[in-house]
Amino acid sequence: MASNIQYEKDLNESQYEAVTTLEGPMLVIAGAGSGKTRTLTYRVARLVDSGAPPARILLLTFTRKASEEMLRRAGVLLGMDCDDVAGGTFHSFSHQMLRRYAFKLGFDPGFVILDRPDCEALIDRLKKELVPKGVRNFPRKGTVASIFSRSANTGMSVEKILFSEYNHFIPHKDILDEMYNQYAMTKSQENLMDFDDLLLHMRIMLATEPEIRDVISKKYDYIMVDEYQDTNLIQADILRYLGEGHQNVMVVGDDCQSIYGFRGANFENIMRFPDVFPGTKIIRLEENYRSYQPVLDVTNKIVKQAARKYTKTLFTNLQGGAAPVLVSTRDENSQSQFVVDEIKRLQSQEVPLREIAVLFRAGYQSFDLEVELTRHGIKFVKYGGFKFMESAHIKDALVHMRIAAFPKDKLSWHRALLLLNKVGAKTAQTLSDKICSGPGLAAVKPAPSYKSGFNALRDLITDISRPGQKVADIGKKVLEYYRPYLESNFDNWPKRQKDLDQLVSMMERYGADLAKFIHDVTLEPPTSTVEDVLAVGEAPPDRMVLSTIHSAKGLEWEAVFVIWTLDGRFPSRQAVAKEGESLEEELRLMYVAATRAKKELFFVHPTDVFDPASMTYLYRPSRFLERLPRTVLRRESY
DNA sequence: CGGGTTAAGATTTTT
DNA sequence: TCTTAACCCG
Repeated sequence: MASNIQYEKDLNESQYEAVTTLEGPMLVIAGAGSGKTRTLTYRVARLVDSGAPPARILLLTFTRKASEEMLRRAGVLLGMDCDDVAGGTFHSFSHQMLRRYAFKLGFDPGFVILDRPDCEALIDRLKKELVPKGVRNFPRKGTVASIFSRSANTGMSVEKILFSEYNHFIPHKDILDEMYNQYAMTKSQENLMDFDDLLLHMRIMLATEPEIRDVISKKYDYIMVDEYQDTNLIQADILRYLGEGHQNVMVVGDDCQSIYGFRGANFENIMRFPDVFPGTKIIRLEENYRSYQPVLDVTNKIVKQAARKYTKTLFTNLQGGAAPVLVSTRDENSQSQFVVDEIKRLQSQEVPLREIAVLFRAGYQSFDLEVELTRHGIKFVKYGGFKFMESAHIKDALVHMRIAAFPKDKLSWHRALLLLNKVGAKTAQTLSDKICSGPGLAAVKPAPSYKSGFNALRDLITDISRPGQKVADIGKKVLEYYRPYLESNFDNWPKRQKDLDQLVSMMERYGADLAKFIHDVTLEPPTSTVEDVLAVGEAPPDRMVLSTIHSAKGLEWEAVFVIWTLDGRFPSRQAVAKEGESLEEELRLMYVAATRAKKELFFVHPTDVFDPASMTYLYRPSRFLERLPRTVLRRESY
């Protein structure tokens, strides 16, 4: 061993076994707070320590941030940097491989990636062509996109998806079927891939091109996958092909924490892993290092209510601490008041703000609280929900840059043209068709009504398309061009202008690599707004966290508030109606939320909430909490 | 055909 | 409450 890391001393017995088993397939079932990240980090270090070249290790995680963090820590352990370790998400990894090899499948290597709004724009276009006038209650574009994505990720036909989850849209089955075909066709004609295609085409490439499969799978000697319970069947297949030769595949996950079913994640993947990789060694991490016993008592009881039997029972050596509380408040605002009061109490007990978090089911559920926190001068950051990159002004600016990088990107042209005065959907369609096929931009003769606008756009594109320019300089030019539109179309344009300035500052580190900037920003978009991005790199500011439960995965805080634990909201009305697996997933979500807490845990819910959909008042606490004994979960009203 | 106005409708979660 | 679909006028 080159380093002097004390593996045996730093790790418990199971962790040590996982870290030191380097060859062969391995499944690590890691309970919440059981040192999963630590185990992965030490294993990377161990591999490097035992002579494996970092570049031959592949670490697949749920977000790029997660893999960077692990590699950073492994680097600290080893006293050398591990930047050469290949890492990222399944999507970004597939993307890289497709860029390099997809020409073998007949793709132009300059394919463009569609994010969600792009997909919806394309669907909107098809809708206009395919849905006859007078058809009523056709699903909106966002819903159509969800149906298509679900079909792609689960391998089920659109028809099947409709029958199982969208009964009310069955009358539109034929149109949707046709639309799905056209959607796929358009993507291949226009050289586009959506997020799902990155995985699907990667799988096809590995399945049908033995030479490429060979090249890719021989690049890596060791593969590690984090959050395996949240992978889908396509990702499982990809992994199978990658590990085919050496079988040195380690996956880590927790079946109790599978919360991405809506995205096609199949938590049975984790159970099936030993079948796919025969001879799998299974290791369980059950000692919790995060939470005090009273917190674990509640979380264990929550998960026990699942129809499915999970085998783990977490235990801890951290004794002391008080039982968690279920608090009912009068209405939403008094819920916020309660949280504010408690935060002030915690602050007076010297708990730093950064050790406090408020978690919720959906992004909008924190709006009222955000107002109250601001009023009381309590600083916070918010994760999840809002998507910086998908807001209109950011997309508007980006499409111009996309055109500079991919001159034949019809969808981007379409959007850029729509911004011009006197150009609507129809004109934009005709123009973008013309620009992206045959004769090209030079051949377009704009009509007098929009001539000046068109010429300005053309000049901008010509200017920013000249090679060798810095990405940030291109950004500045686009912003200058976009400014008049921004001011006349958005009341809150100064705020949006700040976002755009922020976007430009993100461009600084890309030099002249425009394509890289565009891919990064679509595949791994920054998750929040201005303040949060600014905070990166500075000394970590003392701020509390507001987060959706999904975005809180893997994190932990001293004190955690879970708000809106109101039956009908959490679990949501829709999940209650569907029952079965979707209700189970809600339960697991509650489990994930609760296991984020180290010491203090509050479940808060308003009462007297009118639900327009069911025309009833909601007042009962979440069914996942209501039946828990008062000895483990205290009750309070505020 | 573009663009503005009004009516209706819909509500998770994310790569 | 905010977004999207439908409608109508120039």
